[in-house]
Amino acid sequence: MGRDKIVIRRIDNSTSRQVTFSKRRSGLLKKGKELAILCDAEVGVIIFSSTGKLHELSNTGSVTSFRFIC
Amino acid sequence: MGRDKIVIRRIDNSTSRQVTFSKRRSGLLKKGKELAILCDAEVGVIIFSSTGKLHELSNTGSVTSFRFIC
DNA sequence: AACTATTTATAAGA
DNA sequence: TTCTTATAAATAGTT
Repeated sequence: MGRDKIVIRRIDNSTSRQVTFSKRRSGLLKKGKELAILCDAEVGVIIFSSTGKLHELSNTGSVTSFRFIC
Repeated sequence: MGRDKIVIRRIDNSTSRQVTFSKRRSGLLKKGKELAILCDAEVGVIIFSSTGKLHELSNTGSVTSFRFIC
C-alpha cells in the first residue's frame, strides 16, 4: 500500500525506518483491536523498537499482561 | 476493505465471525512480521479465539514466549 | 477455498 | 513533521 510497491526487508535509512515504524505500529495495534471486537477474541501485541527499546502493549479481555523470556 | 463498509462491533452470525476471524488473524500475523522485518523491531502477537480457545503465537527476535496473567 | 469490488493502509510527496 | 494523495494491500460479500 502506498505510492510504490516495497520489498519486505530492513529499511536502511534510519529516518525512513522510524517513520515507517511509527505508521505501521499504529496500524498493527488498530487491526488487533478490530480483530478482538469483531470476532470476540482476545488479542495481545507487544512491540519493541530496535533502537529506543520503547515497548508497546495492547491488550483486550483477560490478556492482561505479558512476560517474555529471553 | 471489502465489498461493503463494516462497523467494528461483534459479528453476531457465528459462521461469519469464524470466517472473519480466520482471515483477519492471518492478516494481523503478516503485518506483525512485516513490521519486525522492515523496522528491525521485535513483535509478538497472541490471539485467543473466544470459542475453541485455540491460541496463536507469532514471535520474532528475543520475544520467545508469553505468559499471560488472568 | 477462490474471486473481485471496495475499503483501508500506507509510501512518497507537499 | 503533520497533512495529503496516489497506489498497494487487505478483506466483505459472493460463488
